[in-house]
Amino acid sequence: MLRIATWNVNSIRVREPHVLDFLRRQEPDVLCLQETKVVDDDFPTDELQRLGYAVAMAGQRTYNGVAIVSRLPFTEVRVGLVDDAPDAERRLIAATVRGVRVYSAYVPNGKEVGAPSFRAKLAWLDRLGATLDAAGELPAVIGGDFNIARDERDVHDPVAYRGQLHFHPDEHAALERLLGRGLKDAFRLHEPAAGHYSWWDYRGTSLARNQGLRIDYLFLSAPLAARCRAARMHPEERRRDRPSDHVPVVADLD
DNA sequence: ATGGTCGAATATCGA
Repeated sequence: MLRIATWNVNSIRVREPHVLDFLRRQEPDVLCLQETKVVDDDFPTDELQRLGYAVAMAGQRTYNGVAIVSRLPFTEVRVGLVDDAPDAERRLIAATVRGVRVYSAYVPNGKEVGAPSFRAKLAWLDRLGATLDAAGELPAVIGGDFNIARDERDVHDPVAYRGQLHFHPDEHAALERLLGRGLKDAFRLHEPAAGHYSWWDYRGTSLARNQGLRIDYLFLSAPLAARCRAARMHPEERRRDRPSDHVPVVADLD
């Protein structure tokens, strides 16, 4: 059994107790984190280590920052996209765990449809694809905040959302280009129903009205998809004190 | 069309 999870924690310093509780309760072997928002020297590792987890991290001041937390040994840690500049935003880290290439990805938000950062978001997904291609044939898991809701089931109001940021045809095309490599959406292997979200805006009544988006995913390459026995999200995390605006996604592999 | 709330950093910006 390999239990893998992903979670955009929106500051690991604020969310450290939530992450520790989650690890104690769910005991994932591997947890991909996004938006850690700390430089590596400030990453709080002590309590994680006490629970038996080590951390591979690619931190950054104020924004971004990704990490892989693992209680299994890992090797070949690599930071960034294959063509990233040395000072690129810290949005991707990879490590090999038990023969599986694990990626923690924080896809750019895109800010506004048509803006330069929107085009950079689309390009980032294509560059992630090139990064996967360059890594070779290992079974792969890409966990992360993709900032895209895949289909009508993944937004509370698809008519209103169509063409908006997070639900735009160009974003859908870019995501499907990435997944065309045979990657499967772990959650959708087990749950076909609409209305399961991974993110709710902090503002207004979105949580109370369950007006969220499913934008966080675990994508599995074909050999791992065949081993996926369960997948779920943990919406209860969104109702805790001082929650992240995202909740964890978990998959169990044989 | 705007604002609503967080986090980092301490005025605003990003989400």
